[in-house]
Amino acid sequence: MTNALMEKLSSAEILTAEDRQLLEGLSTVAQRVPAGQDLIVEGEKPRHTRLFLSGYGCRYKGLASGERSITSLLLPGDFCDLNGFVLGYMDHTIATISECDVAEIPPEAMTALMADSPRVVRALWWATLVDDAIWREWLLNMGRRPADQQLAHLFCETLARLRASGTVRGQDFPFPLTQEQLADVIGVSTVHVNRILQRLRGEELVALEGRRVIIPDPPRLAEFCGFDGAYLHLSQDGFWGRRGFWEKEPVS
Amino acid sequence: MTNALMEKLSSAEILTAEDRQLLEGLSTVAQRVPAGQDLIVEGEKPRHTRLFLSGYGCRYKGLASGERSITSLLLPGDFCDLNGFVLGYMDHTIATISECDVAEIPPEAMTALMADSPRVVRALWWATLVDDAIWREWLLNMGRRPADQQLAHLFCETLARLRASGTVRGQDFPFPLTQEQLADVIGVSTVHVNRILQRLRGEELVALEGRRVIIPDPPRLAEFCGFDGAYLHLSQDGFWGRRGFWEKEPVS
DNA sequence: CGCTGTATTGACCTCCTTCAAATGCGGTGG
DNA sequence: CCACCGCATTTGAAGGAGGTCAATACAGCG
Repeated sequence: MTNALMEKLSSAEILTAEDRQLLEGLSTVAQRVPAGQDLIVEGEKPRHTRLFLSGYGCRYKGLASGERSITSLLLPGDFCDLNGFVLGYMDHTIATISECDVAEIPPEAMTALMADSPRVVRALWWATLVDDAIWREWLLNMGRRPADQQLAHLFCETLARLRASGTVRGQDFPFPLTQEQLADVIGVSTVHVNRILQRLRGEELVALEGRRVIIPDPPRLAEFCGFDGAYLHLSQDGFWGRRGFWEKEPVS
Repeated sequence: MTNALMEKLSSAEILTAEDRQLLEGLSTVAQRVPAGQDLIVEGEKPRHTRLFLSGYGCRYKGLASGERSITSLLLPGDFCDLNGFVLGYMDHTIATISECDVAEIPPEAMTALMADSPRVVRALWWATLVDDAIWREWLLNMGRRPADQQLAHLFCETLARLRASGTVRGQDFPFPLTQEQLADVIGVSTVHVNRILQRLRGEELVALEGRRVIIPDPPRLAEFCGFDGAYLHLSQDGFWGRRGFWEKEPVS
C-alpha cells in the first residue's frame, strides 16, 4: 500500500530492497479517515509525521474574515511535515478532502528510519524539496497567471503528480474538490471559478464533471497555461518533462 | 559575521559553544557580491549551499511572457537550499538585490556539520520549516488579501525577520527593493504598487523613502493587515508574537 | 420527497491593469 | 559645479479581470 510513495521516490533515488522494506514499515499504522476531517489544526503541537496513502488532502490557513486559502494539495505518496515535530505548533491546518488512508508515523520511527539508510534520507530530502518547488510554482501562478491558466496549470500539475505516484495512467483522474475549494486554492471567488470552468470546457481544454477531471489533449492544455513539469523534478537528470512530458508513461 | 544566523537559530534551539563554533566555520568562505547579480540560475545544477550574511537577496521565477515572480526574500542569516544539491537542477534563480555577503558551503561541509551535532541538525531543520511557513503565508497573502494589506504584511514580516536575526532593532529598516521588484513580490503591477504606497504613507501606516521602510506605529500596521508573527516560530513555545510581538526587543 | 450543499446565472461594481507620458534623481563626465 | 544620462517614480485616462450579492437550478441523500 505504500506503492505511491515508492513510485514517487524512484524518481529521486535508486532504492534497494532493504530501503523499500524500511519504507514499507511506515504504513503499518495506517487508518482510514472520512472526507472533510481536520487531521491537525492550526495552533496544535505537531506530534508525528503523516503519510497519505490514498485520497486527497490539503493544508489550509484561514483569515479572521472567514476567508480561506488552501496552500497545498496532499496526494498519495505525500508526507506532511517530515520533520514537523521540530516546531512547537502548527501554523496551518491539515485536512482530508476525500476519504483518505493516512499513516501516522512517530518521530522516533522517522529518525530510526533515516539512521538506517542514507539513500532513504536523500530520497526524503528530495521529496521535501519537491514540495518547496511546488510552493514556488503556486506563488508564480497566483502572482502572474490569469485565473483560467491558473486552473489549467493546477490540473496539469495534479495529473503529473498522480502519474508520478503511479496512481493514475491515462488523461483523466479523480478530482474531489468542490468549486469552492478550487477557489480557495487559486485565490479567486467561487463564482469566477465556475465561469472559467465553463469556458475551459467550451474550448475543450479541460472538463470537470462528476468529481473527475478529463483532459482531452494534455499537450494542448499544457501549452495553454505554460505548464512545464520540470519543477517537479520527476527524474534523476531533472529534465524529464522539458519536452515530451505527456508522451511518456509514468515511471514503472 | 554569522551573528544573524546565530540569533535566528537561537529561537529554535539552545546551542552550545561547540555548536556555535561549528556554525562559525561556515562563513569562512564568504564573499562580497554586488547588487543585481544572479548567483545561480534556473536550469543549473546546484553545487553548494549558500548562506546570506548581509544584504538582501531573492529567489525568482520567470514566465515566457517576461513577467517575473519573486518567491522569497533572502535576509541575513538565511540559507538557500540547505540540501539543494540533492536535486539535479534549479527550478528558479537566486539573485542579490542589494550588495551582499554570501558564504558558499560545499555539500561535504554541510554533511560533516550535521554529523557533528544533533542540535545543529534540529536547528537547521527548524530554519527550513520556517521558510516553508513563510511560503504558506505568502500564498495566503496573494490569494486572499488586497494589495494594500499585502504590502503592509510584507513590511511587518520583514521587520520581524530582521529583528529575529538581530540585524535591526527599531521600527525602521533598510529596504532596497524597487517598486518594480515589490510588484513582483506581491503579484501586482508596478503602477499599482506606487499608488498603494502613496495611500499607505498618507494614512501614516508605512513610508518607503530613500530605500528605507519606516513604520511609525507597528502595532497599528499589524492590525491593519492582520499580521500575526506566530508562523515565524520565533521562540521555543511557538507563541511569541501572538500578543505583544512588537513590544519585545529582539532576543539577545 | 423535502433538505442541504453545490453549481449556475445575471447585474452591477471596483480593484487593478495597460499604455503612455512626465517628472524626479543619483550618478558621471566635462 | 553643471549638463546629461539612465533608471525609478509618479500621474492620467480608459479598459478588463474578477468581486459581490442575490436569486435560481440542480443533485445527492435520508
